[in-house]
Amino acid sequence: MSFYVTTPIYYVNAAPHLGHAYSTIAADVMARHMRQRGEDVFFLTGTDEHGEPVALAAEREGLTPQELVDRNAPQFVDLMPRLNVSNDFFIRTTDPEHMAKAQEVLDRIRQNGHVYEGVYEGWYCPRCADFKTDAEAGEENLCPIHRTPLTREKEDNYFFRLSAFQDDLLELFDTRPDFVMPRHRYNEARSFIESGLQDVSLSRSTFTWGVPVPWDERHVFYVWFEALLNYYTALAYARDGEDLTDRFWPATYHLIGKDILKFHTVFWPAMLMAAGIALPEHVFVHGFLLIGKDKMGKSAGNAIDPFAIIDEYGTDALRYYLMREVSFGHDGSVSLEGFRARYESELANEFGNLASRTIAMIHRYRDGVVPDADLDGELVGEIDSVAGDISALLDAAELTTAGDAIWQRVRRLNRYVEEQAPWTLARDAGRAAELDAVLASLAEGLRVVAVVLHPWMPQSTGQLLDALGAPELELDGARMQAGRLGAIEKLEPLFPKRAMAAPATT
RNA sequence: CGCGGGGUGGAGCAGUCUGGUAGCUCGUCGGGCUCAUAACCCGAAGGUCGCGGGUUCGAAUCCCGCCCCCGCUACCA
Repeated sequence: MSFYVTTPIYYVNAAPHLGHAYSTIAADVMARHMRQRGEDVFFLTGTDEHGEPVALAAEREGLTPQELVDRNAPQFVDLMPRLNVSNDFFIRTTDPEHMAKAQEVLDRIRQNGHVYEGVYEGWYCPRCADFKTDAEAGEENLCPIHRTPLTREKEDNYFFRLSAFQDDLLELFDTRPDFVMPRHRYNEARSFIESGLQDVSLSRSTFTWGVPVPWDERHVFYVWFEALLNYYTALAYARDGEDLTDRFWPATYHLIGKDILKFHTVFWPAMLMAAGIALPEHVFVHGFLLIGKDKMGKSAGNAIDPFAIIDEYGTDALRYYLMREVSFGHDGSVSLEGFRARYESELANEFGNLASRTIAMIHRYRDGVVPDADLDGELVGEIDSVAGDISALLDAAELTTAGDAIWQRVRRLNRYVEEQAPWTLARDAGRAAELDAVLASLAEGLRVVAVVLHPWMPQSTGQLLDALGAPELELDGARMQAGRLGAIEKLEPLFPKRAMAAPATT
């Protein structure tokens, strides 16, 4: 089966921050997991580079828009290896292939009769660089934020006949209740559709930084419509000489943040319907990371610098923390204190130390060779179920619950050590067979946990599996097998404790 | 105004769709162990599940009303 997962494409105007890392890591966990299951996986991320904000920023800096995006996009390209993200392609919407393909699709929408010429008119606040609704403008036509007068702007536009798709969209939502996930986002999108859809601008004519409208050179496409198409156009040219569209389209999961819900759950399916292209299977909407109780913004955004955490604690620790701390699909708070707490207790004390104590005992009691002994039946049952459990959960993008399921097994293994007390068995030569069974069971349990945890923490689990002499990652192999392991290597602590620095204040 | 989400032991959360002894992590207190990164394990204290009413043998979970917090209500992305 093919599995195609996408992140939003990131707008190049701002530098990468924790929010970008979050979306991307989530997609990576899903992609890596599916590869472990032997699925045919394609994982796309990239940058959104057109639109007025880029044009204005370039002007301010005395650059051409192309120069600006060429300067900023590499920050996002470089983010991927730093996060140890396994994307199969990185699309930039300034790629000529994307632009050509987007033009083709949008022209098809026009040919299908869903585009017309009109005038967009609205109240505009120059300081917000944003249009305001009549309700926001009020009777005095003041900007609700700046309390300054709004100007009446008119612009010749091509319009997309979104209103014509209202019934089709409702039917989509009726027929496919898992089109938008989780459920509360489905409700939100649906109620927006039910409240009545207006036609939307498809093009802009007041600036030129965008994909030219092929049938009217005075216009460029409104950036959203062109940008959304990246999910589709990328497949056509991501591999030289090979069009992957038939192989991976429709996408299995679009992962997005709640801020762009409307575009992905209303505009995007309508566009695809208009173009006669199959619809993605799921749009999964995750929440926002909050810094303490505040929304992550320019000021708060610096409170947690993903790169500083990576430099001090490693990429895996950041990946693990973000996926574990915030219930996937909801908003959640993150903090440096919270990060350190989880790093210490879960990564160092529970998982890292489980690896240390297991490997140390095998060296101490059995010269570093895992005994070929029958495994503890009860433990086998509890550990072997993990692969099936997380498969089912990740099929539904339940990343947090899947992490919980794995961690239950980590804790189970630590409990198993206490229950069996290998150090006691080791003092009695007559109980050597029991000790063999315990050590073999522990080692296998550790291996299985490392395999299923690999999508979250590819680097450290890879290191652990190498030390165990069993680097294979297939999920089918994530069950306990007697005699699977032999001589194993010693291992430095996977998550060494750090001296507690004074909490960074903001 | 309308729509959506949230309000669960000291903190942070899960559970609510598919009613059935209220669960997890952290923190606190007490105990055990010594293989291990002074890590690990066990036990205890602690909750009228926002408020009021209803349905039911039984409600955190379903229905009605209300209070508080957050978001959305469309063309910056």
